[in-house]
Order: sequence, then C-alpha cells, then structure tokens
Amino acid sequence: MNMDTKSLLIDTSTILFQQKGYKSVGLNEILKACNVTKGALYHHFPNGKEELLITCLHSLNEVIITDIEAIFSRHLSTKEATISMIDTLIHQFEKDGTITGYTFSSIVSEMATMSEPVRNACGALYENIQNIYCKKLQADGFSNESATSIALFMTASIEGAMMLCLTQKSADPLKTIASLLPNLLNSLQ
Amino acid sequence: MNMDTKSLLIDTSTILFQQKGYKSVGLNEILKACNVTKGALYHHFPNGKEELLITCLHSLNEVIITDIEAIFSRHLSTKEATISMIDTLIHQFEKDGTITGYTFSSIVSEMATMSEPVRNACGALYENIQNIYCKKLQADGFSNESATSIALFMTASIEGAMMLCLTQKSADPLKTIASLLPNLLNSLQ
DNA sequence: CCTAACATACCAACTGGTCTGTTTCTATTA
DNA sequence: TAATAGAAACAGACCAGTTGGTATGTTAGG
Repeated sequence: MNMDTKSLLIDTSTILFQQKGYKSVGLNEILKACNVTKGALYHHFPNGKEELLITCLHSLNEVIITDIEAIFSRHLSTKEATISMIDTLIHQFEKDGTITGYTFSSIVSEMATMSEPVRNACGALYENIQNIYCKKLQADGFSNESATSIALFMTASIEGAMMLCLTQKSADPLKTIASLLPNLLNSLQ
Repeated sequence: MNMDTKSLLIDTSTILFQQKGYKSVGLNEILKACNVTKGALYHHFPNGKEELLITCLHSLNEVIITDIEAIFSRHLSTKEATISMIDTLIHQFEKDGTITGYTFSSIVSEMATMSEPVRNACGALYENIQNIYCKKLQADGFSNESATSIALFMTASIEGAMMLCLTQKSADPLKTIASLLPNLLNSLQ
C-alpha cells in the first residue's frame, strides 16, 4: 500500500483547511497543490471532501498532542511549559503570519453546527489538549477539580488569543496571555 | 428611501454569517431567507457579497457595543458586569444552541487572511469590546497598563470559551470561565 | 492475472454576478 | 391638482465559472 499520495493529500489539505476553513478550500485547489488527480483523491477518500477533512483532523490530533506533550514533559511546572508552548506559537506566527498545526478554529466555527462527525473530531482534539494541561496541573499540586477548570481556561484563552492575533496581524495578544497566565496560576494555587 | 429591505438583508445575513461563516452562506440562501430577489440585493449592495458582509460587521459592531455597554453601565464593578454578560451568553446558547450577536469567530478565522477590509472590520469590533472592559477596569482602580492586558485576556478567554461550547454542545465552558474570571481579577488588583 | 493506484472525461448543481426590464415613489411644473 | 419626468426600488432571466462527485478508463506492482 503506497501511503505517499494519501499522506501528501492529508498534510497539504490540513494546512489549507486550517488557513482558510472548509468551504473556502476547493478540491481542485487541493489537487493542484498536491499535483494529484481527482481519481487518486477519491481512491483514498471514497466519501469525498468531508472524509478528507475528518482524516485531517485526526492527523492533526496526533501532531498537536505529540508536540504539546513533548513541550510539557520538557518542563517542570505548568507555568514554564505553557510559556514555552506559547513562545512556539508566537514564533510561528511571526514567521508565517498563520498558526498551522496548533489551531483549527476556522473549522470549528464553520462546521460545528453543520456536521456532527466534524464536531466530534474537533471536540476530541480540544479534550486531548486540555487533558495534557490538566495532568500537569495536578502534578503541580492542584486539586482534580481546579485543574480541570484551569485547563479549560488555558485552552480557551490561548485559542481566543490566536483569533485576536489574526485580526491584529500581530502576536501581541499571545504575548499578553503568556505574561498573565502565570499570575492566574499563582492566584489559584 | 426605503430601508426595510436593506435592513432585512443585513439582519438576516448577519445571523447566517455568524452561524455558518462567509463562504458557507450562498446568496441564494440569503435571498430565500429574506424573500428578496437578486435585483434588490445588488441594488443595495452594488459590490456584492463582501460588501454585504462588511455592512453586517458594522451593524454587528453597533449592536454588540450597545448591548455590552448597557450591561457594563448597569453594574458597579467589572466583576459583576462580566458575570452578568456571560450569563446572557449562556442563556442564549442554552436556548438557541448558537450565540448570535456576540461572536463572529467564524468570519475572523475564515476571512482574516483573505480580505483586508473584513479583517479590519473584525479588528475594530474586538477593539471596541476590549475598550469597554478596559475603561471599567480602570474605574475599578486598575492601572492603565494592566487594565489593557486584562481586557484582552477577558476578550480572548470568552471568545475561546464560545468555541469550546460549540464543539461540546454545552454551555459549561462559559460557566467555568465565569467562575474563574473573578479570581483572576482579585489576584491582579 | 488481479488488484491497488491512479488518470481523465464528464456531469448536474450551484456560485456570485450582470443585464434588461418593470414598478413605485417623489419632486416639479403647467 | 393633475400630469409628468426621473430616479429609486425592485424583479427575473441569464451567464460563465466552479463546485463536489462519478464513471470509465489505464497503468503498474505483487
């Protein structure tokens, strides 16, 4: 089984979907970007575009979890790990103008109310991210309950900050979040 | 000058754009929802769909600012006002399953990198929201600088929480944010 | 030789947008 | 006040381009 074409399709369209959303990206655009024909696409994804998107979300899930987990195991406290993670986001944003590989807000807001499978895939992704935060917070000494709350708070504020970065064409919102989050962690410990 | 048709178009498509994003909403869908013809639409919006969207964003701006300002003038402290505001969002979400009139994340994430005019309109909207928070925080005694930071933090976490609500089909994320924000405000005062 | 992995022509449905009417309102003038 | 001119407010047919998807091929590898 030759996975190269399939992987190429997934990797390319993951980026495109993240940058532009679902409807904005046409099959022809994906095909051209991959230099692949429609026959090949429908061979690997018989159910078409939405199946491709969901596969992309699963793939993205693995990438994000791996990356964040690596950062979080590299640092002692949640505080340090979070700052390091946001730093990574900031650098990518300042380099590329977008954040691929960490966010999928375009897909959430566009598809959550339209397709249950897509909504579930997105939900699982957020859940996994929150779980990493949550475990580290518990290791920091937080109670089960407050760790869950804070993890959600972190996920939300980082996701929201990325939206603000997009509209402002500046990484400042993420920087502000990074500087405030430690205070929040201290105040609740 | 008869504004009824134009207003109807703006109000209807504002909701549709908020719920589904920009590309997902077709002109025909808007036209059918309004019971208006293409001729009428292009009479009021000669530059077509994008002009309609930007007009919707401006209209949304006024609505949001008016609503939030009303809530914030009704309460003494930022803490109380914020909780009251989030309560409004929670109630709407639990009633309708969506939050129209307060968020436009679908448009931001989809269009911010595609159209400068749209990005600017979205940026202005976030800026206005933050300004309301900021002023109230200053009235609470926060310094200019920290008021700005906290206002951004509030905007981001609320916006992010709404995304989480969408994926979870539950208002819990917003509730969590509402219960944590007061702690943050206390810890920084 | 059979199946996986393509390639390509084709399709109906729909997209945003234009063009040419027609109606309705309104201001002006005889 | 009635007639009329002109503009605003539509209505609806039409269009080229694109959409996601299919059907029927061909090619290459085990």
